[in-house]
Amino acid sequence: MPKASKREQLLDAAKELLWEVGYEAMSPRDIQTRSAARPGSLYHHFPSKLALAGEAMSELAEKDIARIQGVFSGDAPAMETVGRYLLAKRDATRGCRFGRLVNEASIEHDELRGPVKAFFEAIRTHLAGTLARAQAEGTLPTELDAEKLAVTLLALVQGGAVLARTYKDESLARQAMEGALSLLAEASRGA
Amino acid sequence: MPKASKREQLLDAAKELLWEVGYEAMSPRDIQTRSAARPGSLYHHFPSKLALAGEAMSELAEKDIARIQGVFSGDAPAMETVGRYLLAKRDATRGCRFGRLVNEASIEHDELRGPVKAFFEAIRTHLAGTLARAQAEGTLPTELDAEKLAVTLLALVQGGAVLARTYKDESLARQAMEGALSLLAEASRGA
DNA sequence: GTCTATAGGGGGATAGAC
DNA sequence: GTCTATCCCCCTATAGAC
Repeated sequence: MPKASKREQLLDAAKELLWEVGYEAMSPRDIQTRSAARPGSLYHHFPSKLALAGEAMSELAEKDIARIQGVFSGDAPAMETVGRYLLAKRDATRGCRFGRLVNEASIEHDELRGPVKAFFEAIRTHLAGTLARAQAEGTLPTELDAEKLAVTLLALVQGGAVLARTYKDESLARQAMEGALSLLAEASRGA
Repeated sequence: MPKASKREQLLDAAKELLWEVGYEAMSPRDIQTRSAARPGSLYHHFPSKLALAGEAMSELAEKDIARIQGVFSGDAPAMETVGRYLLAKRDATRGCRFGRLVNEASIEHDELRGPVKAFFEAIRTHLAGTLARAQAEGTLPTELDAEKLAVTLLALVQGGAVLARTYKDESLARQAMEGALSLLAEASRGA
């Protein structure tokens, strides 16, 4: 494995800081300190802080989308997979590393919005497909709209992160998920 | 009605800016410009930007909590009230004015966290009470945990705001709510 | 109670040597 | 490709006149 270039070190530092403090609060100086790089290096490799952050977010999204692919693959019953996704371990008291950025002013820039949307889209698609499969398996009433329900569950996970961060308490997110799962279980009795 | 004092003008400006850009991105200069006040006035009436924002948030929460009280009062069937709350008109593409602050570093300070928690608590309590009433009315299965379900719906509204802001599209929030309502309707058939 | 003036520090970025 | 040195602007806050 080749020695990490300054470029990679800068990207790694940006990824860490984006998760820890977000975009606006991450200054080029912070990035430089953490990557042991100097202003010249940052602006040699990237035209701006935004460009660096955009590339960092893009790589983070790509990696997380691949990870989530794993959660939704396999041949477990569809509703079991949905449950596994909703109850997956998350560092929820820190929020969602993608959802966190949504309220920053700079989400206006596609460099940041793009990766966030890509992340959400991947989850929504997986959920919609899995819920449709549940309907085929007879564990979810076919009167329900799988696409809409996928948006509901995606929103739920994001909202759970908001509550967990607000209360500094993971259990708020867990309660939100469990409430939804009990509702899904109840509805499935009519399938 | 007495002429607005600089103090009130400063609070009003802070309220507007907290909604438009959030806390960190709202500079004392912005507040001063919008309220036609000068640095001296701001720091005469408030010890810091944080104290001003805290008081502004506190007043905003108080007002919104009173408004929401209205949504949950009246003698409509409980599940109808829940639907009314979930589908209430929101400026969702801008996010939730309370949930928005949760990801800022300064949420660490109780001046900001307090009002946000108070807002969430008020909604959670109203939802839990209304869902319990639905169970008494026979429109929600008693096996479900009304308290947990209240957290679920609170999270859902927050998540809907995150999605709507991400996609600059209110319909994402609406889909999330409709999905949840269809699930509640389905579950209620077993009540 | 409101004003003018200003301070100290950090923000994002650039120039140019090596 | 990485470094040192530096720029200009805005951030939050303070001092003290009116």
